[in-house]
Amino acid sequence: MITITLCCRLDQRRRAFIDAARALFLEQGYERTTLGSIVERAGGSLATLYKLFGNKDGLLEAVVFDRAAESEKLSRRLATTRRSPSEALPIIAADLREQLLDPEFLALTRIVMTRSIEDQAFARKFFDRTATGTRDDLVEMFTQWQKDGAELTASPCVLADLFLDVIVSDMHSDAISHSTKIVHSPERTNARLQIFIKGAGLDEPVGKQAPACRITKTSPDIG
Amino acid sequence: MITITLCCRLDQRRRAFIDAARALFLEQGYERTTLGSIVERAGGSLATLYKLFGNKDGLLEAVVFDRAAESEKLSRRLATTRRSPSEALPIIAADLREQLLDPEFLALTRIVMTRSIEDQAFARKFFDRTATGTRDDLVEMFTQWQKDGAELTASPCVLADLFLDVIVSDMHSDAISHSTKIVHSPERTNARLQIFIKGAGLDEPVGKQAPACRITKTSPDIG
DNA sequence: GCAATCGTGTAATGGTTATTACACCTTCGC
DNA sequence: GCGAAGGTGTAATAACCATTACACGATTGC
Repeated sequence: MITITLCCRLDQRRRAFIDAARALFLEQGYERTTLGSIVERAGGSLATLYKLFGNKDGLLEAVVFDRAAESEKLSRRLATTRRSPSEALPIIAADLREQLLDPEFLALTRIVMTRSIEDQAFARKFFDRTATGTRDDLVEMFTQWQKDGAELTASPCVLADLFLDVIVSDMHSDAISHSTKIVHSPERTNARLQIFIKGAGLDEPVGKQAPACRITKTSPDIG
Repeated sequence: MITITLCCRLDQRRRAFIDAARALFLEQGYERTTLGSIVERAGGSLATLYKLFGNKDGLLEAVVFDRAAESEKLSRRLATTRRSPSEALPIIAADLREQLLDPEFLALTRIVMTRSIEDQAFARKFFDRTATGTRDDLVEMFTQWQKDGAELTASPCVLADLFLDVIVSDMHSDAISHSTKIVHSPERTNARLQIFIKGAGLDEPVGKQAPACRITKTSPDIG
């Protein structure tokens, strides 16, 4: 936790409201959560909540983009070190899965999805700040490999999308059904990934020069 | 449309309620749709609605499983003719996409997903009646190819899941964000599919005997 | 310590909506 | 045509909840 010296009580209240709201939205969904219950959990008062966020929608926006800010950082990790595709992809896959399969992130996704019926702009903003950035970075990465001589079986764009689907699309079955059936084991992910690597033409060093990519992994838990 | 001679007015009312409710749920979502607006569109009265469905949840269940019944049929199309994997898979893919990317089906999925927060059993029932059946059929199909001599790069189970993701996971970005950004062009799907086929080891006739599968396509629009 | 600012607790407001009650109309067997 | 069962339309009930209003207590600069 990063602790910033807060200028006044109001900022602490703000944090408490956002944390409580996130927890309750996660448990009950947006529409079912009452502002009363949020105040009850966070402390403070309804008047303060309205002063800070304007209304319930404003609070949701604050909650969502508070979390999205964290996800933004993730896309910046795809940089710097040079590794071969078959080395790099599993590391990136593990990193992305850790982020994207996070229960809190899933719950927020679900809420944004629901609200998108009424407010498409809101949903687009959310996905621009999370998924789209990551995707762009991946496209760039595949493009680089291509320049380095890899003979890709499809465009970097198609490959980036498919790669994302291969590593996270089973998250959607969870997001959708709250199912606990499908096991997200590392072995299963890896099997899917190997199929992708082979299918993409990235399974062996090819062409004039060994394809490589600039990758850095800052998290200590992998590799 | 199948027209069955209805025994009394009540059954016509039932149909009208379900159709109106489906349309409104699709437009506005479940929680935002009022029973009043459903009666307004369908005709009839609130009293009849309650007699038929008990309450609002009962109506939703009727709407969802009325539609799910159609999807059930789809899984039965994977049968009978023998084709090679690289011939069969594109046909199956097109068939499944047509079903799964249907806007109505997407909207229902979105609603079920939202309600799964409160009622997991409901969501599970929905997915059992739709996705799970299809998946089982696919597993069986890959298993058959394996018996026929195909050297699969992963288990039939892993392949079935991945195949489904390859052909429909981009539907989720739509389902989630109501986005119109991603184009579901046949070319794009095909590119993804080719990667899958190559990665799965299904791109050339291998082994003792040409792998084949029993496939029938009843829809006239493809192939 | 004091007063002005800031935050709190409580309670009213107003609107929405699921659900129920009830008195009227329609249909259909006879 | 008649009457009973089946539908219909309207309006009442009751609860819930976002939002606002207001008077009281806490904090902080001085």
